Amino acid sequence: MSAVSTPESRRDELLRIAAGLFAERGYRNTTVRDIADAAGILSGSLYHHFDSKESMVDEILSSFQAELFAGYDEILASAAPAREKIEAAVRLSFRAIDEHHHEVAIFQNEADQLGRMERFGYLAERNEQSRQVWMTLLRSGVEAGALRADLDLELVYRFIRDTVWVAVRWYRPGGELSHDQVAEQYLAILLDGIAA
Amino acid sequence: MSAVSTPESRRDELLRIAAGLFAERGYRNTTVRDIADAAGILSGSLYHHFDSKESMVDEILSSFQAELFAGYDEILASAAPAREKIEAAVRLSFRAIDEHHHEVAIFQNEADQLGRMERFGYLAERNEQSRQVWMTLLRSGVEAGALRADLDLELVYRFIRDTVWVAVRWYRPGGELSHDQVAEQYLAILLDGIAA
DNA sequence: TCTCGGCCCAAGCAAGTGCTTGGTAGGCTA
DNA sequence: TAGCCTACCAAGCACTTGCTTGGGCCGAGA
Repeated sequence: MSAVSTPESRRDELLRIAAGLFAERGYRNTTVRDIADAAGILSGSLYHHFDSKESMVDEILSSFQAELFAGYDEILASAAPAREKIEAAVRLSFRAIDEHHHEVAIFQNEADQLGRMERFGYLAERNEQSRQVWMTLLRSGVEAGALRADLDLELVYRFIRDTVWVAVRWYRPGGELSHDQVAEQYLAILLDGIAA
Repeated sequence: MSAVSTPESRRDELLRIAAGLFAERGYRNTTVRDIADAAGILSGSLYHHFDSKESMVDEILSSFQAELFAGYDEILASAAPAREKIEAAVRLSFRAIDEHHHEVAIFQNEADQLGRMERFGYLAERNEQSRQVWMTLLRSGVEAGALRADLDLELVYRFIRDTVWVAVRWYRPGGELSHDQVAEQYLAILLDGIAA
């Protein structure tokens, strides 16, 4: 995402290290000393770069969300038929899991807790925004005759959202399956079911 | 589950209170003082009933798992056709989310962290056991011609597991939808897909 | 009436937590 | 070469955490 010409600043490097730890052992379960150790400095030195541990997650999550929703907006604005848009949205999510594994994991595991703080109110807003995006896609799918009309779309949305994002728990970038292969299999199940 | 005649002991009551807090705000994020406050006693008094905070979750999770897997065993042992067994397993899971909401939530949110401790090694074992159950069900489904043969069953298992259990995040016992209604909708999607 | 076990309180300890403070070393620039 | 900037260290503060210790109250059985 960052241009090739801009080298990673020390600050960015620390954020990346923090994101890895937050994703692996949880936000609250990661101490500022852990982060400093992993970076090879003392914990106090972190406060030269950041206000607080809280502002680290904040930066990690908010910048990721911004990029993700830019992707959704592109899909919504495209001229593709409803079914293709839904497929694109699913593929986008699995690609995000591949390219921003730490960020997705942190969001999945900590959004509920963090969301209760005023500072992280945007997490709930993004959540609602995602719901709007998907409900729009699903409704146009039904109207276009591409989707069954006998389902509770709210539940369909929840099932899609859950299955897609929770895959971050087992999907490993660089593993056997590419994110595109996973997306194809999931779309096969989601669209046509597993029954013969 | 407990017989009607046996009144809830103080110990059981404390476990129930602890489970509610663990489920709501997470195991590590719940202090022994929180639990004691909710029970109307002082934190030290908890140690009259339990060895440690750790042994509280242990008891909560292990007893729930025992009951759940007894349910799976019944399904496996039944004489029903493959497709009906799969449907029964899905329904069993949603019923567990309804009847043991706290326990399922704790397992979903903390299994990864807790599983790293030797004491909670059984969580990983139960996880593998669940995989065996489902893979058995899915394979007999394919053999019986009830399920499509062109899917990666390992992925199908993961998708089912994820979607079913993660529903604990939004499903609320006593809410608009019953666990059976949710199970029916999910089975409709899973088996026949959302495409028209 | 006495005692004894179930249940709880009052007080506190040791380890760990996020964060602050005053300071240093080295490089860049005017 | 003086002044400033980036990046860090060393030490520690105020608070929270799980858990311990020693004792007190009270109802049931002897």
